[in-house]
Amino acid sequence: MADNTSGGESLLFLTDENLRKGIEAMFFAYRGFTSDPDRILDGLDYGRAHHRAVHFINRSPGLSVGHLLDILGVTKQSLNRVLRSLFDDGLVEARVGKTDRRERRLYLTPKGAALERNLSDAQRARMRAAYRAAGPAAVAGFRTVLEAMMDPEQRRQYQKEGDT
Amino acid sequence: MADNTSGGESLLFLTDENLRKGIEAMFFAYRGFTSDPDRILDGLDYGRAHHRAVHFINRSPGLSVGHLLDILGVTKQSLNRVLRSLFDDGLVEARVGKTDRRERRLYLTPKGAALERNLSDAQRARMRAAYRAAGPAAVAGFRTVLEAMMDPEQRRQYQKEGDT
DNA sequence: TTGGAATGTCAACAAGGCTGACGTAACTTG
DNA sequence: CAAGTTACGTCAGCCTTGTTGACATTCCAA
Repeated sequence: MADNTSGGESLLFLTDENLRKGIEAMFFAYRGFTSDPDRILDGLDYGRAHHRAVHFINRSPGLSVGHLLDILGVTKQSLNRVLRSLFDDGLVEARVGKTDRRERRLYLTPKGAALERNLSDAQRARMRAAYRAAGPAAVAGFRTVLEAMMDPEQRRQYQKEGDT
Repeated sequence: MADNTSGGESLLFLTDENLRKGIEAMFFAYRGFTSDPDRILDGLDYGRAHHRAVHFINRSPGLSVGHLLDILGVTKQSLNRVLRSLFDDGLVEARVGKTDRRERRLYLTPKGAALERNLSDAQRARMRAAYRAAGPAAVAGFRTVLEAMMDPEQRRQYQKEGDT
């Protein structure tokens, strides 16, 4: 997008020291990013893995198990353990696919949607506070850098849903 | 820092939809962020926890175990398991503190420094590519938002070392 | 001299990754 | 229609990295 090499712009923002700061910023910020939902999950019998599953099922109701596997990048055995507990507790529901009856389409139940809202409210609150403090220009840069940091495959997953 | 509420600026960047995109961007980007070192570590007998320890020992040679515990936010038992293997393999060395002889000051050995460089080179390469693609303005925004996302305690740790 | 701080260590456990192997239903193709 | 492939589930076992609890040692400081 931005072409920093034009016009003799300084490349001082690419020093190793600056990159190290960026690396540590990712580390510390990610901790903050996950801490609020983690705290909520702690009380219940769920973990971060459940949060992720519920998040993406909420984002794309009716997505298949295979697609969710692609998004999460884990093995089916690992995901299955999580999904099973979500089924058992009535948070997620699987319906047989219409066109391909081998597929299980995943949906949140009202109870699952309530948990999802609970978790994402907490996470959004922190994100909103950070966005508000940083301002719209910083937020745009934030998104740009994060996108550039993704693997191409992950970026595709990310961009699949409507970009604002 | 930035005051987005002045001058009747639009708050459209604070919609739930935008916040959701930011949340997913963090998720996908963090995966990319850790993937290169993880691949290297995979061959060896170490994991991400070892990487973190080595990173912060390199950043602040001579830091104490207690301080490292604060930074990493894990239990001493968990850290100790990691440190022990690093000692055993001759990557990290502990010297008794000069003023307070209870403290163990941690240092990388040449071998440990070599691993650190190997890992951080990989991580920096990705970071550098992302920075370069995004440009300096985006990078500034990136850092601003991440900082605002940290817990105050984490932000203090982050800012302790010289900011560029 | 005594309490508390810094550290190490043993044991046990949990979450959430992984691999490998196997089974079944359903779609697809020759 | 038969054979192969795909989508999914499941059993078993392993690893890393986190947790708690308990206890020992060493040393600083009041």
